[in-house]
Amino acid sequence: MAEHAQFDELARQLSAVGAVKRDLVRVLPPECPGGSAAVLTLLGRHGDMRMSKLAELLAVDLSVTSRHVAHVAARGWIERHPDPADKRSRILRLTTAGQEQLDELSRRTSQVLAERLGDWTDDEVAQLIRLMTRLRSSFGDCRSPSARPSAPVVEETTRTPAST
Amino acid sequence: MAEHAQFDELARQLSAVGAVKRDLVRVLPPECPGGSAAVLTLLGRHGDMRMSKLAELLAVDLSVTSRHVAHVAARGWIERHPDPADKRSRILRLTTAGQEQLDELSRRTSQVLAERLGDWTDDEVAQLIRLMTRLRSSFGDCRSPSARPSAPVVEETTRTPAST
DNA sequence: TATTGTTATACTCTATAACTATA
DNA sequence: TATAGTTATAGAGTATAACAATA
Repeated sequence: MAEHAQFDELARQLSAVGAVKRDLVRVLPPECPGGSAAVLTLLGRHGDMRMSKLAELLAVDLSVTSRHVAHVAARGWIERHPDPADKRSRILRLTTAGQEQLDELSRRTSQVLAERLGDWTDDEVAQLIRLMTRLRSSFGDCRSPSARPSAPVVEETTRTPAST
Repeated sequence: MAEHAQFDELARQLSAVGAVKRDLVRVLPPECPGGSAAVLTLLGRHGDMRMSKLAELLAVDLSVTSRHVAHVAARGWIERHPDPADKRSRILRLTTAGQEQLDELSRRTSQVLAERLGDWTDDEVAQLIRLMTRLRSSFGDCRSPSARPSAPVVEETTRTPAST
């Protein structure tokens, strides 16, 4: 049962890594909280996309995505164009100002990481990135619609809206 | 400048790993949100300790720690004993019920991780744990009181309380 | 009828500041 | 005066549910 202790430890690390993320978020420009930064980053990396696609990449609910997108759109960092193929959809596109904001984000977070990880080798950073990517993939795969078995493992739904 | 892209990617992974953490928190027992689970885990692992020590291990403010501790204490999972050496302090101790709750937490999170990480080797999990531990250490070291230089790197203090 | 997206509501986590009590 | 801890308040992130528009 050595694996059990390993999983306990991994759970602990996952719980604690939030502090690192907070340190990174703290250096973001004003008016640009973490949620906005994530939207800009993903749009810059993957190009124009619909809300639903962005929500999937963010791994949060569409309603959450909608709020983050409204925030960055209100500041002129992205534009929401109608989708000619589906009038319900909106195509998101980074503006020039958004690209500049994204560059600034990148500068700041990279600087912080460069300072903190000064004694890390390129290979170590690459390895951490690889393992975190795989971790997300191992979890994300279970969230696809096809991956829902007929009977859940535990039968508690926990969906009751706080019956206090 | 290959490192720059690497840091960008690491920042992205850090931002996105929250989804994994949320998946893990979702399976926790009722009445035991993530903050409570972290308190129980650290008390179980490191033994009795003071509030300030726990806050340091949690890497959150003492005020946040106080709230989490109040939550678990109200449910009988820990006890707060007066410190004979310093009447301002409180010594936290896991109760029997708290230990049982902790065992249940461990069971549930380990089960989820075992399912999701079924195709991971022990070595891969160990490596991820090692790198995450080092990441936290690389960031945490800068937070010690001695690590504050006379002049900060950038002169923006960002401490102004939102001058909107 | 199902899907895309928005909005209202509620909950968790966090930090800052003011406060009490000890040191 | 400084430190340990509590509480009040505010801000960010998220999920669920109800809704509008379109497929």
